[in-house]
Amino acid sequence: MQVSAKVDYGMRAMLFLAESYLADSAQLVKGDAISKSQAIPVKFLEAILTELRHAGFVISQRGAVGGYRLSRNPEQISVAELIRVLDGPLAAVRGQRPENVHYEGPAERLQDVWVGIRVALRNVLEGVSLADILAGKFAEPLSELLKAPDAYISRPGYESN
Amino acid sequence: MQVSAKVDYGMRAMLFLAESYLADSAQLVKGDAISKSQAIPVKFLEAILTELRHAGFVISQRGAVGGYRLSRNPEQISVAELIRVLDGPLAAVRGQRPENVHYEGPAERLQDVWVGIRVALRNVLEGVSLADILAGKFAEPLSELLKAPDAYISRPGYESN
DNA sequence: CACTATTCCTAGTGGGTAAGTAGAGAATAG
DNA sequence: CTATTCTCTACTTACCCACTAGGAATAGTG
Repeated sequence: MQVSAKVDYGMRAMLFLAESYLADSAQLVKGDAISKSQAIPVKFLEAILTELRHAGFVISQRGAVGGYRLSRNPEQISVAELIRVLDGPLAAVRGQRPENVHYEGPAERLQDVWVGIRVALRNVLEGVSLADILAGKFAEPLSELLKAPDAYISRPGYESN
Repeated sequence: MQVSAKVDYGMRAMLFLAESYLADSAQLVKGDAISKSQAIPVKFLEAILTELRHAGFVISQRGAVGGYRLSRNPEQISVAELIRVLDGPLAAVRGQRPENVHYEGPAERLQDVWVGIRVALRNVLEGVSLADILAGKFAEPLSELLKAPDAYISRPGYESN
């Protein structure tokens, strides 16, 4: 249940592009500007943006006045889509999709737990767009979750060893 | 968002022990029996069970009539606890807890997304016990999630390349 | 047409870690 | 005292994440 550096960087880069998009949707932003502003290693960022371009979320232009920009409105790009592009499926068990794992005996229904995790993640991440994050205003699934009194507090007790 | 082999094996081993516990709570189960029945590499399983013992979920005994058993009722052991022991925090961003990450500029509220993921996972996984999985009967958060019509179906479209 | 600035592509590298193995040592029962 | 089983330490193997290097392609500028 780790968010990788790739996804973290990718999200931040896309948010940077989204902000620029809202000001001027045709504006091209240089990789170097994203890299410096968000403290992301330049060449790694390039690789990430290229992946996002292949997936159709970003448009790029080379040359002296080149740069990157979003291909569509920030409202129409969800966190779930970006994670899937950069990291693959939202939930997987030993590399397999939850619906493909099969257990014997007492573990038979364990599959339901993994499927449930996937649905839970979908519900949250498919409902949040880049525009939502920029505005800091979230809709139903996520907004309710953040009201949990201990949302921003770690569970105690397992710093063992 | 990967469930590791360690967690997968650990869950299945615990379910096997849970089933035996319901029949006779004092019964010791041999590692070899778990390994064969659930197709888990023996020595790897031993390491996992030792970790679970250190965390207090399992009791073991050596010798000719030795083996492993649960330390308490399967109803009182949640999936969340086991994942935390075997894999660490339910959600982390580049190795950090969600409440500790800090972003600048347009990414400022990205933290809320990661925090939301954690709450979502907690809601599901803290509410499911080994006994629930054995019975195949789940309570509120998970039971509702599994009713989603596409719960057992993958999202299409990102087998790219 | 140079010249410069930028992205694009291929190909790495280093380090960490997950997954699994080996074997001797220690406890327990009969 | 022997057979069985868990315990512990160490090791291996392989993969993959995070990141890097260098040049090729592209586009504007004088």
